[in-house]
Parts: sequence; structure tokens; C-alpha cells
Amino acid sequence: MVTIKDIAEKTGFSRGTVDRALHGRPGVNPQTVRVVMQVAAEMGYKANTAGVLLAARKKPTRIGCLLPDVGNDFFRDVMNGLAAAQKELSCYGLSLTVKHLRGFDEKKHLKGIDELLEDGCTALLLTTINSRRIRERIDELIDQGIPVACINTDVPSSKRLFYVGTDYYKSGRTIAGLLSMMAKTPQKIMIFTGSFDIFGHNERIRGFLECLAENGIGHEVLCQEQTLDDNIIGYKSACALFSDHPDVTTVFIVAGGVYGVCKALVESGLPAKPHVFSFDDIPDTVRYLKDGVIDATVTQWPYDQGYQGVKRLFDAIIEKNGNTNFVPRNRNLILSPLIYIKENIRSGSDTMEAL
Amino acid sequence: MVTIKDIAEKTGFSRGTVDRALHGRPGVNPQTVRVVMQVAAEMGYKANTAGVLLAARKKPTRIGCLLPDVGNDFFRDVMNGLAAAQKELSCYGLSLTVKHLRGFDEKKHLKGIDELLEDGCTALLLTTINSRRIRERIDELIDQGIPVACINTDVPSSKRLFYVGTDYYKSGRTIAGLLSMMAKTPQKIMIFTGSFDIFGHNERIRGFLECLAENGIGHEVLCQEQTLDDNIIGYKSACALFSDHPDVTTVFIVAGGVYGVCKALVESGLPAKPHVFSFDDIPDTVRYLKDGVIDATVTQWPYDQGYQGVKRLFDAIIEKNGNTNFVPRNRNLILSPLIYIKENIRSGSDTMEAL
DNA sequence: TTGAAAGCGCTACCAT
DNA sequence: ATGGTAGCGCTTTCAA
Repeated sequence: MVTIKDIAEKTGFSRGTVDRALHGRPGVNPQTVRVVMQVAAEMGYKANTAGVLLAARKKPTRIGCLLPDVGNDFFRDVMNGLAAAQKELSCYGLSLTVKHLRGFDEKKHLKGIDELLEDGCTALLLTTINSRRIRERIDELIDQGIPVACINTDVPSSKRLFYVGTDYYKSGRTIAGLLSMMAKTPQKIMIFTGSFDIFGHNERIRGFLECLAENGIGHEVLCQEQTLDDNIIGYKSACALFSDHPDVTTVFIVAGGVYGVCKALVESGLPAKPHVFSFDDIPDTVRYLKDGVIDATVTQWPYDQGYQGVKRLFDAIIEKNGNTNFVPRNRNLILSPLIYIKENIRSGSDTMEAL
Repeated sequence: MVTIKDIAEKTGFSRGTVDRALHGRPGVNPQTVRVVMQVAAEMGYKANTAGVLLAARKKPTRIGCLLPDVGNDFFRDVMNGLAAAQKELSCYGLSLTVKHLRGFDEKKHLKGIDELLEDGCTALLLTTINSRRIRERIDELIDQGIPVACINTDVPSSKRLFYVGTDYYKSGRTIAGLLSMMAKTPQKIMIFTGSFDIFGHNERIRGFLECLAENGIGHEVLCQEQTLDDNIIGYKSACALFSDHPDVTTVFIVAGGVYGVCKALVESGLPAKPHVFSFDDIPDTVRYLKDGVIDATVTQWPYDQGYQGVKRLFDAIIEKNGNTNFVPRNRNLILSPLIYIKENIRSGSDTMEAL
């Protein structure tokens, strides 16, 4: 394994100069840089992370996380993942600050970002919206040399370093695939989405409908209703809809409000139990899955979104190592949708561990 | 963050003595050990991994892997996981030696273990059989202070440090759950297992049958046949069986030989296509899944078995850090069975990345 | 049994 | 622009 010392000896420069040259730090002759880079490449130099980490103890790093988790159980496991990564990396001087928000209001998100920076965060991990203002803010930060990455919800056309999360469209298709396996006859489908304004929810519906259409059976969508991720709203509209459409054969719950919709279903006294599909595995969902109300749920690795987000961002910070004009390598992680049915769902006591 | 230096100052001993005391190294007054341990616990000492790793560069570690992967595509991804972990940890002085075996012959496995040790391996990661001889060998090694862990196939009553893999019984139940969702009428089931001598295969069948029995529909098992994980054997027996039982409605492929059985099925000209279930996602299986021959396949995180196995074993070595009479904390990782259907299977180009 | 010191690889500060 | 050096936390060797 070749070290900075080796390069120093080979080139005749001191270790300090080699370090400065390798990392594009200021105050070094461009010619020297060229020589050093050349030799480093030839010798196959790769920084020893242990050394970097040890030296980094002097200037601890703080990652700021923006999480719209208030009132949304889904983010519980994301939070667990964040905490696990923080614990694991704390000995390298990493600390985390989490800004908890409710919902996806652009102004609040922009304000949240500012507050994290004021708190002294030197890198950001965001679950936010893909709007022009947010995109511009991210690009500004990146240009200032502040690493920013996205988890759960991407801001694709921004300069964010990477995205960790699932493909919403594919998740929707997966539900359609399950339905097609279970039902060979045309279905009367009721769709409960979270919000028509949220990209991920719409993508799930699009994937679902496109895949059904490809399978060529003439299904019918009875209605599409918003729950705003709220159980009460979901309950009320579901009660009304089940009474209006007792012939429903498939219920597709795209986002939050699972408890409300399922409760309405159980109480509805429909002549035949429809197929029910949902996303994620919050406790409400797991219970209804075990009870046989929900047939299958498709999940998106919440724990790993948190854990991997922090870990990859920290890696990027270390790799960058104060190097301006340096783009860390891509660390996208697009996780496959996971299918859970009664038989393979984790029981309450399992802790789904880090990977 | 409290360091060895802090403890040294607090207790009045030198850093060297504190280190020796903390790690149970020889030649230190028992009374001193007690004091140091006490103070360390009070101050909440936790070793800084960067420091440990840096110092460890002087005595590199070599993990030996026993992998019965010859002629078994399943282990391709396990191997990829091993390689990824090795690459990631190489800068800490870790190297890997893999002993490739064919099948599960006890003598060959014992010999493989010996050869790895002769090659200078100081820790072992095994995919082996749960036999008395193997168990005893593992216990010997652990008692000698050599860390040993299992991936893919556990040796549960041995002293191995941990197991990374799936719960075979639960995987079998998962298939049964899928079948129950898809078929509401009694099925005529054909089972192709790998071998009646392999515990994991039998567990899958047991889980499958028990779960079906619980669901209370009177299914009928037409036959149970061994493929010995061989495509030709699978093909031949499947051809004969499909011709004997054209009324089959479900085909359950428990292990290898997927290509053979599916080819026979496609060529059989059965009056109605039966449901087909399999395990793992080797290329043959993925192709038949995409073609609609296989309805679903249940996988066991092969990449992660390799990656996590190495990573956790290395962690254990570092944590142990030459400390005899020290039991590293449990690092078991029991992965949930993953369900894949056409819609959520990874496409050939995705690289399912490390977690 | 314990202490002192060198060194693992890298970064940062102070001289030059 | 470059060199020299101290120090991050831990381990290990050599003395005492």
C-alpha cells in the first residue's frame, strides 16, 4: 500500500507539499501539482482512511438533516437509520442535527436549511421537494463547497451529490404485478392517494396503472381520493366510498391514512373482501397485514435510507477532504421495492438491522 | 470522546499500561486492571477505530473463506460481496483468501479449513455443513483464539461468532403465502428439491407444507424429487413427471436445477400452465421470471451475505484486538426472505449495491 | 509490573 | 512555494 511518504520520497517534495498538491489546497506550484498527481497515479496511491479519519478528529464535522417526519410514522425507521449511522461514526467526530418538519411546505423547508447552516452544519442530508427554489438553493450550497445529498425524495436536476431511495414508479408497477397474479378477472379499483401534489404518490399511481394497462385486462378505476396522509380523512372518505361502491374488488392505498381506510373497510360489511395493497410497513400496516386485511405491502427500505444517506455523505466529506474543485464519485443508491406479505413480514420484535 | 490518554491521566498509569489492562494483555497487575476497567467504564471509554486501524497496519490480517461455489451460480453474488468488502477494507491491511469447493463433503471441508490456516489466515468465514466433526473443529479454533463465523449456512450449536443468512423455514412459508394468495382452490403440487440431505432445502419444504396446512385448503403433493442442483437431472425427471401428471397445478423448485425444470415445463405442452415458484435470482431464474414461466422467486441477499460476513468478522477482529478471553458482541444478521416478481426484479444492468 | 517513546498515515501550523 | 514538525489515538518495543 503506497502512502504519501512514498510519493514524497519518489518526487523529492515534502509530505506536506504532496498532501497539498493531492488535495488541490492553495499555495502550491501548478508544475509541482502535475508531477505529484502523475506519480501518485503511477504508484496507485489511495488514501488510507484510518489516517484521514484520525487527523480529521481535530475539526469535527456536523451533518444537518431535514426530515418532514412530524406526524408521519414512515420516518420512524429513517430516523433509526440516521441514529445508527451517527452512533457508528461518532468516534470519527461526526455529529448529526435533525430538523423535524411537518409536510412539504417550500418556505418551511428553505428556512429549515438556513437554520441547519446557522447551527454550524457543514453538510446537509435532505428529504425535501423538487421545486425551483429548493433546487437553486442546493446548487448554491454545492457551489460554496457544502456537500448536499437527498434521501427518500430526490431533487434530480440539482447538483446534489447523490440520492438514496426507491424508484416510485417501479413500486407502483410492483403492486400491479401482484394484483395481476392474484386476480385474473377485471377489477373495480379504488385508489386512495396521499396528495395529488406529491410527485412520489403520482409516480406510484402512474406505475400501477401503466402496468395494469400493459397486462391487457380491462380494469376499471372507480375513484381516486386524497387522504392527505391523514387517518381521519381517509376513514371518512373511505366509509362514504365503500357505501357508494359496494362492488369494489381492489383497494390501492398509495400513501398514508392506511389505518383509516382499513378501519372503514373492516366496518363496511362489503359483500366480498376486496384485495388491498399498501406501501411501507408502519405498525398499522403490519397489523392489518397480519390480520389478513391487507394482502401485500411494498416497502422502501426506510432504515437504509437514513443509514446509507449519512454514511455515504460522510464518505464523500472524507474523500473530498477540504478539496475544493473536487467532485466526489457518485453514490446513488436506488433500492428495489420490497414485497411483504403476511409470511415474510418482520415480526414486531425483530430489529431489522443495519446493512 | 474519552481516550486512553484521558484514562491514563485519571488513573496515574501510563498509556501503555492502560492499553494492556483494557485488552487483557499479559504482564499487568490484576489490581491495576481492575482500577483501569472501572475508570474506563465510568468515563464511558470507547476505542477510536481510526486509531486502532492505523496501528493495526503493522500486522495485517487475512480472512480465509470457505465457499462451496463450484458449479453453483448462487454463490456468484456472494463472491461479489466478498470482493467488495475486501476492496473496501484493503487499506486497513485486510486480505481475503477464498477456497472454492464443490458441494458439501465433510472431509473436503475439513481439509479446506486446514489449508486456509496453513496459508496464514487468522480468521475464517465459512459456508459449510452442520456436522459433528465440523462443529468440533470450529470450537477448537475459537478456543485457540481464531475468530470463525458462518454465512449462508449456519452451524448453530458451535461457538462460531455469528451467522449471516436467511431463515430457510420462513422462506418456505413465504412461497406458501404467495401460492395461497394466487390460488384459492386445492392444488396438485410437484416439489423439486436439491437434496434430501441438505438441511436448508428440507427446512424450506417444511415451512412451505406447514404454512399450506395452516391455511386449511386440502392441497395434494404429487411427488418430491431430487435434482442434486443439476439442470440435466432436473430436466429429465421433470420431463417424466410432467408426462405422468399432466394435471399438476403448482411447481415448487426448492434449490438448483431451475433451468432444467423450467425447460421441461415449457416443452411439456401441459394443458394449463401451473404456478411456478423458485428460490434465488441467478440469471436462469431471472430470465424465466421475466418470461412469465416462474411466477415468483424468493431470494436470500447473496451479496450481503458475503459483504456483511467479511465486514462483521473484520469488526470482530478489530474489537477483539488481540484480547484473549474476550467474546466479541453478537453480530448475527438474519435477513428477511425477499420476494421478487417480474415487476420488481432487478434488471440485468442494475448492480445491486452494497448496503 | 510499569513507563517512555516510536510509529502507523495524514493534516495543519509555523518557518523559511 | 516548500519544508519541517507536531499531533490525532492506539499499539508495541525497549528499558527500567
